[in-house]
Amino acid sequence: MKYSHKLSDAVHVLSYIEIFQDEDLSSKAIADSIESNPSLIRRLMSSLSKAGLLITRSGSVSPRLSRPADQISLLDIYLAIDDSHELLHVDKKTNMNCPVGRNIQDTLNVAYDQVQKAAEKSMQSIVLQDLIEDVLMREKNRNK
Amino acid sequence: MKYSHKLSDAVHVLSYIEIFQDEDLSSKAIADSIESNPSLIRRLMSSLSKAGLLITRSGSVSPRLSRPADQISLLDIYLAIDDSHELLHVDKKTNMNCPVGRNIQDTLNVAYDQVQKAAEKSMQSIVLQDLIEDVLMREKNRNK
DNA sequence: TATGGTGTTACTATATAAATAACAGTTACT
DNA sequence: AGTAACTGTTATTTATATAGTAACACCATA
Repeated sequence: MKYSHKLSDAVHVLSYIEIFQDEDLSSKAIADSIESNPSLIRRLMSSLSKAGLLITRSGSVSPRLSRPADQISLLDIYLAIDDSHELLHVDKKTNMNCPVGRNIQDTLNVAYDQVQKAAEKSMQSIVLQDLIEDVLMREKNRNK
Repeated sequence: MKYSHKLSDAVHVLSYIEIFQDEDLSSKAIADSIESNPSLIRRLMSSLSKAGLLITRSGSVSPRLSRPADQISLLDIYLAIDDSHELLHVDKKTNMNCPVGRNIQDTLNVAYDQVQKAAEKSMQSIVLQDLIEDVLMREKNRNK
């Protein structure tokens, strides 16, 4: 992926919504927690609801997860917010007059696919519920 | 921010050096194949030699792999050219006054580490020799 | 000792994402 | 119904990592 922390922010948003489901869930309140701005949060939430992970209602402060947190994987979130689905990137501009230049892209695409699959498999094994529990556990340990 | 194809270029450089070891291996010649410029290539090669993958001599056109291509993994190359060693990135700026904001970074670091390890394990299983053979095989198939 | 290459640093340009702004449309409340 | 608040979306600006370029001291070879 590019150097982006959208995935992190998306996990943050979903965790916040689940943890604080009975409190203020306006884009402003969530933005405060991320130290970002409401517009960005709304765009993130838009991606998440388009991907079927979040249920929102226009004009109404009522976001909620579309399914239990243990049925939402990190991979689901990653696929929802990352358009390219590529952690590694081939150089698109190589010399087609060179035997290496004209073949290296295909070669790397196959290799990178394998790495991507391994990463995605790992992401699939991590569910939002685990992340939320980890956050709450850390918070609990702070308070003693 | 731009996404990086340094890893791809590094694989390209090493493959080129191994394949064309008896021909012109000047940074200019390699840059032509990548459609980049000599200075960038020299910087890449500097990283690769610092990591012990490449042997070069200042002032002399004589780069060569420091060990057989089947003993250089994609992971070796990745570690040589990528400073941060992070495919995923946590948002460094979250609100420490919020229970989620002050814990999510640690939580995500653990999760991302797991994904990183999975990706790196996959990279370790791919060796430069495989990539070179794949390039040559593709070239051969073109010519029939 | 002249020519050409390397290794390195500094600087510029470019691309991508974050941040911000703006606003039509929706909801909720009185 | 009227109004205040919020969402969803698009457009614009800003920040910054990376590629690209330039420059040059040092080294190697003929």
